[in-house]
Amino acid sequence: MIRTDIDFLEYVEKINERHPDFFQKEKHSPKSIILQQNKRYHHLYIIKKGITKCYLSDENGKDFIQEFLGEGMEFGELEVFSENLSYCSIEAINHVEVYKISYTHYTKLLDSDPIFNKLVIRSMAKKIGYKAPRHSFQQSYSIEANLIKIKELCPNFENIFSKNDISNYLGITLRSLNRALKNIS
Amino acid sequence: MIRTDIDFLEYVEKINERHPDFFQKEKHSPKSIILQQNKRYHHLYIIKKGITKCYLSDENGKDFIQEFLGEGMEFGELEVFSENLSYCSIEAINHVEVYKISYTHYTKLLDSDPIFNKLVIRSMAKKIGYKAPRHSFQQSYSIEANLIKIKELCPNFENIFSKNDISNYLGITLRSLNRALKNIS
DNA sequence: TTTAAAAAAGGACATTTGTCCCACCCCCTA
DNA sequence: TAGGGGGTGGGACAAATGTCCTTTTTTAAA
Repeated sequence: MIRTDIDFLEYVEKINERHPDFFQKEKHSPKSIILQQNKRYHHLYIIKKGITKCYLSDENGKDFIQEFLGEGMEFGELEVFSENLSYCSIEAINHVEVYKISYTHYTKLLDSDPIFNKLVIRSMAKKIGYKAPRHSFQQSYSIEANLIKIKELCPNFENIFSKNDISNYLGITLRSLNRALKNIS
Repeated sequence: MIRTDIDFLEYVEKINERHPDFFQKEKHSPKSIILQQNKRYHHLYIIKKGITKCYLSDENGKDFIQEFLGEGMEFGELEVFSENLSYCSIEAINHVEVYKISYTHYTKLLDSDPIFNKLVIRSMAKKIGYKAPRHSFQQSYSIEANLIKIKELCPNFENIFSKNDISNYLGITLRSLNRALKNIS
């Protein structure tokens, strides 16, 4: 449930040693918003440390959490190719360190570094392949079954995430989450 | 709601003229299964013509339709990078023509043809960027609102898709779909 | 230390959605 | 021509989930 991509992170750090001008390190404190939905950016991020939530807000103020991103996950990269505004918001859950890179440098790397290129494609393939089974499971099975699965993937999830985040992740109300938690305990 | 990628298709056809050995043309009749979940393949497809449904089946036999794929959409490409079994099944809805290409040729193109590489990345970015808002909307809004949206995107959807496909696309039962259809008419 | 705000927990009721039926129609085939 | 299967449509009831509200605890700020 917390996505990571260590291979990618390691390669980014390797590049960072050769080209210290490509990446800037940044630190973000818990609850700070690193990237905001519907804004235009000229850079993207790779997570070095910490956990973030990636979510969409609709006009009613409801949040839909897509995924939790951990080490080695990139975000803000989709907009490099589509020239759209940011699809979603990214918020730090705990203390987060990121590598920031401009679109220019990023595309330069994509074009000139075959290993980087392959790692980016692989990371995108993983993002696509991960979502479908999750949403399928979420729609087909009970809330209880989903919670049990989360517990397997992340035994102490209740200490890491707020109840609100978990209900937004599952696309249910807080009330329903509480009921389900009682049923499985 | 029916995804397409014309730029990609056009470029594939351009390559096909130069390298007629890379792609094989295939025809599939309605309801035939082109790619089956949990099987291992050594090739992937790009749709030249027609509409397919991309769906996951769970152990209870319930289908979850991820998206409907039209011209220029590729499928089976994720497994090139992850070495996994097929994530989902692809079934022809009407008469479908596809380009089939082996993993070997595909990776060769990715490595040697920068335009092809860029188009593949772009197509993946679109797949990622498309799913999140859809699932977000689906979870936050009523079935009626979802149907109205589908109607906007595809006015004669009732003639193209079976009721069953639409309910599986929305992750609801046929019964609920019928109720909602009555409410919005 | 005090106070306000956020998070957590759950009762009571309303609404939505699912489950289980049955019925009808159309097409195909034995 | 009879019968089966798939698609469609909907009634009746059950179950799941949401809405609204209140209370308590925790956290953060003044």
